[in-house]
Amino acid sequence: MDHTKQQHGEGQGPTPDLLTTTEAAILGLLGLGEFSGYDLSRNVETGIGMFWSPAQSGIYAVLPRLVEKGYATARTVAQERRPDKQVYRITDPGREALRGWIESGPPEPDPAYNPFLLRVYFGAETTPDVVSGHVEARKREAEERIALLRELKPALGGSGTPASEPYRRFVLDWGLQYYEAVVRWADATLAELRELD
Amino acid sequence: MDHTKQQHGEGQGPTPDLLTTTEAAILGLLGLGEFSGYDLSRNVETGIGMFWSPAQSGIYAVLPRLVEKGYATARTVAQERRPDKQVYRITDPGREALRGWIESGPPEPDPAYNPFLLRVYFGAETTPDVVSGHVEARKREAEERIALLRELKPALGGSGTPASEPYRRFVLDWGLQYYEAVVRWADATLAELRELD
DNA sequence: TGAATCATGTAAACAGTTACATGATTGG
DNA sequence: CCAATCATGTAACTGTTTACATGATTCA
Repeated sequence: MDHTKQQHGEGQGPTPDLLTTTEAAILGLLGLGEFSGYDLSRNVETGIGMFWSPAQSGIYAVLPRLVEKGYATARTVAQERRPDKQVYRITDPGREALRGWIESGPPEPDPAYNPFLLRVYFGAETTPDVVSGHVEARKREAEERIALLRELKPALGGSGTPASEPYRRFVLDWGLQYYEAVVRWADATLAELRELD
Repeated sequence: MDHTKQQHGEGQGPTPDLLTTTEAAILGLLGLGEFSGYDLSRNVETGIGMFWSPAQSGIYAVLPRLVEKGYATARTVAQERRPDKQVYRITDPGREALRGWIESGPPEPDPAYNPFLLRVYFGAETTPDVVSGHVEARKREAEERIALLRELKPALGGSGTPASEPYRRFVLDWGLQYYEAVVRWADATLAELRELD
């Protein structure tokens, strides 16, 4: 399911030419401000990277396409101590397209792409300690993510707080719930794996 | 990241020519018995489909490739009331390749592909009720999955039970933990969305 | 009669990746 | 001096998908 036309599980929306996921992701970020390709590739790493991380070259490929479609405008910014850069801004039609993409709910359930679980599923082909190693690595990753998310959370403001950023906080909370579930599962699974000798 | 060369987050393993995820998935299933392409496409839907579901045409494309590599053998089975079929069986080199793939842990963290979360993240571009609709749909899906998984669980046997299938049960438990986390998150998020008017 | 199931494949498109190329500036 | 950062892109590849094609049999 490496997702190709795939859109990774994105079905045909009602609109004839819906955005690709990467286009939507970039447009969404441009909805928050004016960015260069380089800015975006930084932003992706620390922002939406948890659930969508296009390659740098993919970002640069998408930007002129958005301009061509009228969804964004480009502006050259001359810099003294740095190479000149192109900064992009979303247009009204772009906002409309983005809204259309958001509203077109994904018909498909969930990512349905998880090679890690595939490895566990076929774990009988190896020794329990190999599977344990994978599960432990997963647990460590989850714990790191949880620590990071807990750090970031205060910046998004609690519910009711003045400068509350609800939607981004929702996603952050999803991450917390998810990774906490991973840790619980990993602990239970590791215990059972130990019993398997 | 629609996964293309992508291998969706599968890095280069140590082995020069590692299996693709679909090859590994099919080989893994062949490790459990002898199947035709048609059998496999059924099996995928109900079995590993939760985390890997190649297109039917992809399955048929992979099978001869596995034979060519010496990882599987094909045998024609004549049928009276049904078209003849080719059934495939894993070979010893195939088992080795599969084990190699399982042991080559995925260097990348997690699926990092979730258009649903992307929609939530940019939810400020729409109205709260649109986002609520998406979240509710997600919650319903999760509840259906939970019900299904609970039905399937007894068949895999509890820990200690004689006919216990531990690895498949681990994956099933992962699903339960995951979807229960989704439900909790959805409830909390829906409550907050209602406060947003 | 016709829809569903069994059974297998081909052809074309595609979204996104990796690898590579280039070059100036900053900072240790 | 050299590594890292800023900054942008091209070329080639690829794993997988969608759409299509074919045909027999079962069952309502």
